[in-house]
Amino acid sequence: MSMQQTAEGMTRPAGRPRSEKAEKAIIDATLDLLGEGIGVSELSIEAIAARAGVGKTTIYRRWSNKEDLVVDAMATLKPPIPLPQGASVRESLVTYLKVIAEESRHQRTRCIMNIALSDPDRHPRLAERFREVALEPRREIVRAILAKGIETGELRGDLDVDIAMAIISGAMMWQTKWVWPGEATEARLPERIVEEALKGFRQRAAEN
Amino acid sequence: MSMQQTAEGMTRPAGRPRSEKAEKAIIDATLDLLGEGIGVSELSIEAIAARAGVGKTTIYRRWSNKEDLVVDAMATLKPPIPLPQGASVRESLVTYLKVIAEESRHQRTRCIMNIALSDPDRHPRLAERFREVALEPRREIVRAILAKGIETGELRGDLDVDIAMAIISGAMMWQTKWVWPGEATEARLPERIVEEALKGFRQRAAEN
DNA sequence: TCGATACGCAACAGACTCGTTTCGCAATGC
DNA sequence: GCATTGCGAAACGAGTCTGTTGCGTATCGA
Repeated sequence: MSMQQTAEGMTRPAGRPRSEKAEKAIIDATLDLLGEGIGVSELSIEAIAARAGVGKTTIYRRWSNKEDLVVDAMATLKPPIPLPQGASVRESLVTYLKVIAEESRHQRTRCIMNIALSDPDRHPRLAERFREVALEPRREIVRAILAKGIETGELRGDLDVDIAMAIISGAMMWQTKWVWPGEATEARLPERIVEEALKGFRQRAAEN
Repeated sequence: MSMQQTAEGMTRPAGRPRSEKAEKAIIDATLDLLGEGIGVSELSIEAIAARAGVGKTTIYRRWSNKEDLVVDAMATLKPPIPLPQGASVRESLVTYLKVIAEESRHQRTRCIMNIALSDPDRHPRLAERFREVALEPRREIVRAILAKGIETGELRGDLDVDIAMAIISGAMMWQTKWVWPGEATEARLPERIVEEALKGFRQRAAEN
């Protein structure tokens, strides 16, 4: 973070302290603009300042470049996805995918996508941040669901977990992003994906 | 296309004809720049003209706006994917995914991705063109492979084909785009994906 | 040869963005 | 009170991009 911490015992620097309100307004404006489909490259400091009702000076005083600002803005986005506690792998995965589907309808998530889709070669730090903040936490959830399923014997022991994760998340993303881009996501999509996927993941002996 | 056709019997307009060489250079420059990670919004006529060794006038004379140019440029990209004629569904799908993996390492394919990833809301015509030129042809190949598999009894008759397509293509894209963004795509990824997917698609009675 | 059109090149005005600086005012500690 | 720092606003020079125009040259049909 670029904010200067006034930790315990630190001598507060003289003069007027920086406005936390301005800080928040700047970050909110940044996320808003990204959420509206503005790419990182087209995102202008001027536009952020105008949207935040803030002077450009106030932004440059805190962040030396645009990327730093966006990195800090992303860090404020918390992934509030709890580990689904479904009774079965099927139930947990469906719950998870439904949360993802719900999320993708909200602005703040779209803005993460816009960041992620920006050329990783040109914004390597943003791409890395995207992995930390958005991608890996969600991957870990799927991994945990699958691991538990293997433990309980519900899933094959020789399951290729990485590929299984890619199938679950990839199928969801493919369908929502490419095949039905505009339309409201079909409600039963999560069930359909998990259904077809599990018929392969599930141990033969168990049932079906 | 914006080129004026000199069809049979059409009176060729007087004066010097437009240079096909310039036309090609412009489109090539456009695709090159897009392939280098330049987004559609940041793509400038100036840069295209400079790269193509052409005056801006020559571009403006043919296309009235940037989107028209990009649409025409995309139309020149042929998807040279033949229908894999593998002996089995597994073999055909693996072949298909290997072609996709190979393609994704080339510039011209990356540029299509960059167009596709540009905000569809802000470039609806480009998004639609992307579907026509790149997405749907590839989807049809997978659909054909799966349909044949169902016909021959290799796949379940009640297979949810749309979801199966999403699983195959989505898993591939997810893994290459998000999980291993920079690294050279793992060679056996297609086999691994098809392996896990088919264990669900394949009819129980058949074998395994 | 002549008119018409296209070519590459250069220049233009207008708009936008950048990152910096200056201004007058506000808030804090000493 | 006074120094120090932050604030919003405005302006700056430099740069880029746009879409248009003028120039001299090249290439076509008549």
